Amino acid sequence: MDKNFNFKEKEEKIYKNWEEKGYFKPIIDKEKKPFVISMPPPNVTAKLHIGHALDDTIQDVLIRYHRLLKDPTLYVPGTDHASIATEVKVVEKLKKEGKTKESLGREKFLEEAWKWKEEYGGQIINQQRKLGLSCDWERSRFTMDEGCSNAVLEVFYRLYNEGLIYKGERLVNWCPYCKTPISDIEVEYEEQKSNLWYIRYKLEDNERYVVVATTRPETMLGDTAVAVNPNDERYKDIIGKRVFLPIVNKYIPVVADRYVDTEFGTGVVKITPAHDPNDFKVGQRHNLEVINILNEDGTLNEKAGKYEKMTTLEARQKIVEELKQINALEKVEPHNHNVGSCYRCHHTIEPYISNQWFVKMEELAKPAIEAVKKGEVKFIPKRFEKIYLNWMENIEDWCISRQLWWGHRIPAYYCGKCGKTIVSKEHITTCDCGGKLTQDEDTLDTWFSSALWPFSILGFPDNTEDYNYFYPNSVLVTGYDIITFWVSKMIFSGIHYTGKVPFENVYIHGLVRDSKGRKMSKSLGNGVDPMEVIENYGTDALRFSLTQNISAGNDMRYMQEKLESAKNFTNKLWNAAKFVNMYVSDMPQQDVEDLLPADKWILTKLTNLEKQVKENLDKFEIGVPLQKLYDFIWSDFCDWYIEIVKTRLYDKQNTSSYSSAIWTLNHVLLQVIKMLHPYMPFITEEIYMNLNKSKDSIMLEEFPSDNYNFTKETELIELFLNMIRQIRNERVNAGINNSKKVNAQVYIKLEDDKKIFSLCEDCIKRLGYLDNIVYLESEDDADKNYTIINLPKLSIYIDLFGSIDIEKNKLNEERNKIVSELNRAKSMLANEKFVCKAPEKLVNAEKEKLVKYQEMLQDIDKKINSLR
RNA sequence: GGGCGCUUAGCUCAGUUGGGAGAGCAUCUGCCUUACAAGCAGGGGGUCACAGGUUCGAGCCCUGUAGUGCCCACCA
Repeated sequence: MDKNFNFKEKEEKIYKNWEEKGYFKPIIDKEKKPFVISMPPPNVTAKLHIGHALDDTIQDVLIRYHRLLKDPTLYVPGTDHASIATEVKVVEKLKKEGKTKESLGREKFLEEAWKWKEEYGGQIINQQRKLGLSCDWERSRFTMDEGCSNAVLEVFYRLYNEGLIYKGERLVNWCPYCKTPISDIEVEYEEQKSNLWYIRYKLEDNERYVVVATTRPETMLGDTAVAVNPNDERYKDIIGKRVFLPIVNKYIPVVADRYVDTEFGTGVVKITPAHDPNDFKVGQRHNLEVINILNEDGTLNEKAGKYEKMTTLEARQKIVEELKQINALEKVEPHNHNVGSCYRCHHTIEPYISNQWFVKMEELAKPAIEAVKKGEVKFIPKRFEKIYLNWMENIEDWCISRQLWWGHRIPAYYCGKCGKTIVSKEHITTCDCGGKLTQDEDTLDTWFSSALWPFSILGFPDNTEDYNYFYPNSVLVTGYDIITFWVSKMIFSGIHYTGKVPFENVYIHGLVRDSKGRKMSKSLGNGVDPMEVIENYGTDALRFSLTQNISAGNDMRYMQEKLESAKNFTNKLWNAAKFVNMYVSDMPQQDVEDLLPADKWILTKLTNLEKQVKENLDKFEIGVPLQKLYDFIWSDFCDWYIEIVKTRLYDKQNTSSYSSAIWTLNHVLLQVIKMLHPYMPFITEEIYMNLNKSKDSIMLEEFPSDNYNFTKETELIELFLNMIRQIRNERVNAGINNSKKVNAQVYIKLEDDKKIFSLCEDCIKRLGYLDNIVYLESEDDADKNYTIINLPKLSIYIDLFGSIDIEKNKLNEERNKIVSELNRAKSMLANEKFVCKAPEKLVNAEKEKLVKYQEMLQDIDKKINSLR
């Protein structure tokens, strides 16, 4: 084997081999339940970031694990057309070339967008391969490919005929820059310093006036009422009367509505139905006129009279000035309020009245709520159910039309002659009445197609084999930031269109933050490119650092040190494999009964580990099993087992001891790399191939399920390890150089233990750096200058060359520890409640400790006395 | 305003049915011992945010407080 694992050279080769051999494709077995994950499709516009790497790695760990369990396993990759994000990018690109979207026209623009998609989509797929993802590339999908587009048409058609899609005038979040509405969740709020302007509105019938407070004086041009709370004593008498709207110079009614908060401002609110969501609702309740004063680009329109063509901010200044002049401005107070901006372009969002397509949500949401409450879809961790339910229970109709070109064009056609609206799955040009049809110019919200992802990629709406066999998915893996955007939409879509939940589990992971805990963002420039990491540390190290000790739902920090640690681990594993490989050429058959205690010990620990790792992974715990594997490999296997068996390996004459060591080394390593394979696919494959030159791939192996349970030997070896630790401890305490050997005398109480001790005498010598070992007949024969190490069954006296004197303080420290332990045991046993109520096992353990510590105290006293 | 997290060693974080506080990194000491110095052996370092409660027993369960972060709502 090579000196180090050359990941740069090997990873690509290994991946290519897997792909060529078709190992990523599912092995379909109709008798078995498949394990299926649909990869959340990344946007075609972007490069993969570290968050994708985390998301995908978790998925691949689960996929590879289930493949080892021999489940029919399918991992479907794909990309999302990301309508608004992509369109913005393409428009920017055109702008650089001095062109605009409009100058190109729809068709040419879409050609540009497809070119963009081909270029970036290809990049992403290569990056996913570098991550080692074991997806079935032949089933790879794109949200705008033919199949997914058919699914979109089908669903739109069905919903329309069910009366669940309608077109109507509604207030939407309008981005004046993108010139399209965006959904509520796509609006980002941030607090801005502003003012509260108090404006006087005169009552019609006398000289009294009411004062309204507003943060947006310019919207008064669209006011169609003022509102007060019906229970507000101050204003009861003016309800139903009219007030004079300054500047606009007209009368508007005073209405009573519970929405008005009597505590805030003056208790009187101006109502602008066209430019405020709450006002819109008030307007609907009171049948108020809706006056839109804005153009699509956010400037004021002709309804604003002399303020036409100004931006809202310019108009605001002018209007405030004018109000001052006509003495209608009572006062101005500083006031902070939240302003919404577009999540894409960060321009301020305007509530804007427009004619859009909507999905009626109430009926769709109900079963989606039920499914989660009944546990048909389980969130991991469970607390995210609340976020989902809260969102679903307060859901508003979903605006699905976007004034964009890149995306699924709405399949609605309008007849120029009879005015009919026809929704059709086929592209049609002529109406029944003979009139010419024109298709709706708008496209659908990106999420409309990604909501169908778990089944559209499997062939829905056609009754394909894939769809019948692989749907629903087993688990969806995604971040908590996307639950309301996407997860919720897939759940109600799946239930409504397929009659089944789209996936049984939703695994929610946290976000990857930078080393200071900040969110990664372009503006901060603190993003991490996973490809760069792979270049420097290798894919396995990246995957390891992303999954080690993570817990579901919690954020994690990206830190260089984690990668260093991961790299060290790969090196450790590689070297252990290299060591095993030196002896593996003559791999023997092995009778379990011939194994030595140390072999049985590590095999028992291995069995234990296998059970735990399986248990964890079955519960979708990703971080814990990796940590356990790390500990086992580094501490148990490398630090102890390999060290213990070295003496046996150097003594080839003793064939039984030699061959059982080799067999065990080989077996344990093999089982361990199988378990580690889902996390670190490349290095485990390379080790596997070195270990089994005749075999094909670790991917064809089965998840290990040993059943070794040698309790007695395990206890014995633990005892042995303790002894070595104590010997080492004594040496260090005495300040003895590690490589320097010292003499030892051993007294063993029990005959059986003598045999065992002599069996591993060489090993004890080697690990404890002991030279001569002299066996004593009686404890009293021990040389008084020797240090005593006490263990339950044997005492060891080590000659530390008179260093005992130096150790006087150390002994006293030790004595104190023993005394405190003794006291603790005593007080536990003196506690009646404990003795009566605690499990017998624990009480007995305390009793044993009491005896043990009493003995230890005597011994240490003896030792201390001998120093005097 | 409502909801949800987090607070454990100097730093980053585990701690899964309540049963003697853990890892990595950092630090200190001694070692280039024939798989590995990207390593080995050993050490120091913690009132598990605080205050109550339940329990024989609480980092873990309950109540409250403080700090901190996120999500939802948006009072004009």
